[in-house]
Amino acid sequence: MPKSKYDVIYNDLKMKIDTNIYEDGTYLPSENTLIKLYGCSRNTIRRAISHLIMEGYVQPHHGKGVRVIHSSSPNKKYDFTMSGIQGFTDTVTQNGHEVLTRVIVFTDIEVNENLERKTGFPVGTPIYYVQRVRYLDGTAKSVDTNLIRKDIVPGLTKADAEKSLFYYFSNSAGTEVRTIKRKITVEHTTPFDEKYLELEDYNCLAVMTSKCYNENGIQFEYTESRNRPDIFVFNSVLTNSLKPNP
Amino acid sequence: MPKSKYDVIYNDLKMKIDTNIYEDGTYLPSENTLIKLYGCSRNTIRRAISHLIMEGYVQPHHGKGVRVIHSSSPNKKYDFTMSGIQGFTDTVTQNGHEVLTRVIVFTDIEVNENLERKTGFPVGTPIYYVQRVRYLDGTAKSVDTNLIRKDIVPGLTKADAEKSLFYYFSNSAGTEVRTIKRKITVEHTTPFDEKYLELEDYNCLAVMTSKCYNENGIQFEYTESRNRPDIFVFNSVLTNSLKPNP
DNA sequence: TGGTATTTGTCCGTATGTATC
DNA sequence: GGATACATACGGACAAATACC
Repeated sequence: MPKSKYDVIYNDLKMKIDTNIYEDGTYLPSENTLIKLYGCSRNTIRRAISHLIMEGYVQPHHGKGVRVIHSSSPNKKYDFTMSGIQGFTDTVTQNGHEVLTRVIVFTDIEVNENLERKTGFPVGTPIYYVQRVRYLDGTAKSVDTNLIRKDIVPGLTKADAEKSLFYYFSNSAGTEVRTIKRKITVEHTTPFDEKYLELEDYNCLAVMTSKCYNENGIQFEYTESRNRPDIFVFNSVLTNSLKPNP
Repeated sequence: MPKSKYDVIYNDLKMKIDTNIYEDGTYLPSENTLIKLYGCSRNTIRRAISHLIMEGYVQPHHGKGVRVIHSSSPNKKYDFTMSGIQGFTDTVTQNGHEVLTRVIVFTDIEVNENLERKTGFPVGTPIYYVQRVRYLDGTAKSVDTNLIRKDIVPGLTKADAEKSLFYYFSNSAGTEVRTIKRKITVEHTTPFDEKYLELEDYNCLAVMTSKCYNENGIQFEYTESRNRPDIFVFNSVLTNSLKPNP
């Protein structure tokens, strides 16, 4: 039950995105247009929009507009969304843990139909195909498969992959990680997993898939991280205390 | 590297919370005090604070102040935090799925030392101890254990537990769910799990624990939800596009 | 019980900076 | 350079919840 003005506007914009009145990939009307449309101040508009930003519905582009990036593809059953803030890999080292990465595969290929379904990249897109084993404080924590759009993040080397890919994205390349969408599931182990991880008697593991979007709203990376169950932890804080501003 | 004024203030406040200069459970200095302290406008202060709100560091109380609720207890290794927005149980029905809940245990007990470690409730606190099997579209999805502080949410009945606990919290009782902290791990199955869930050949499952805080910053609920691996999905969106306000 | 001060919540207006076209 | 659009920051006004006398 929206009461406040910015909440009404927020819900209206959200509805219009969900119903494709504002289509995925297009820009919202400019703030000035929305001011006239809703008859309110600029602050109120920005507050409503910032709420959408936090939820990953839209993405602001300085000097251009606010782009809809809500790929409303509820193809999976039992699929519910939430929002978040912090990064991941960076956080690990920040918390005083040692990360070591071993690259086991580093090639470049083109996206086929199978990969298109998983990644969301169009067929034929040139990508780096990277597989890595990540050690946390000495023990193999996960086997990760990274698929990175070569046309957007060019010049990636095996040496870069041995460090942090995020570091490469933000420092070396011309891209910037703006939005990440993650999904966590539990899956059966495969012989591939067992080869690199000490899974003991676990017959399944935690799978976290990530999609990274850059400042242009373009998804340029897809990651599947298969984690040792006994090490894997994922935290999340939810709040309805306040909408954006306050 | 903080550039903008509100980001500097945000980082300073966060640091002071992390280093216990502003202690857990206390209130931050009022907005007017912070305005003088940082020499800026009220909007800028509020913007910095709203960022902390989103991350679950603090909680605003209309007419009172902004309370620190960041229980900085990094006792667990490999424990990294993120932030979020939407609820859970409500979302399921919103997405057109059928939820059925069967209560298998409904008693009230007092918190012992073992439960204190898990829940965070002090020893001796009277609680409802509820165990439920939750069916999603006909199949047993999870076995949940809910521990609810009786002194804060009194009058809970078995009939309420058969519906949504969230519904009861927000409608019947005098409490309101403001902040939820969730954690996702993967654990071995127990005979208890196998009794109620059709786990096929999975020997582990997805465990999601939740802690609910009310509008006073008091944690009044603890939940352990043990989920069928093949059904469980958890989504999260992260963004550094923008801090709170706009 | 009532009045007043304090504190947060909502909303508005304006100015300036910066990025894009 | 100029126009457009978002980003940051300031200021003021009033409402609502709370605390205290």
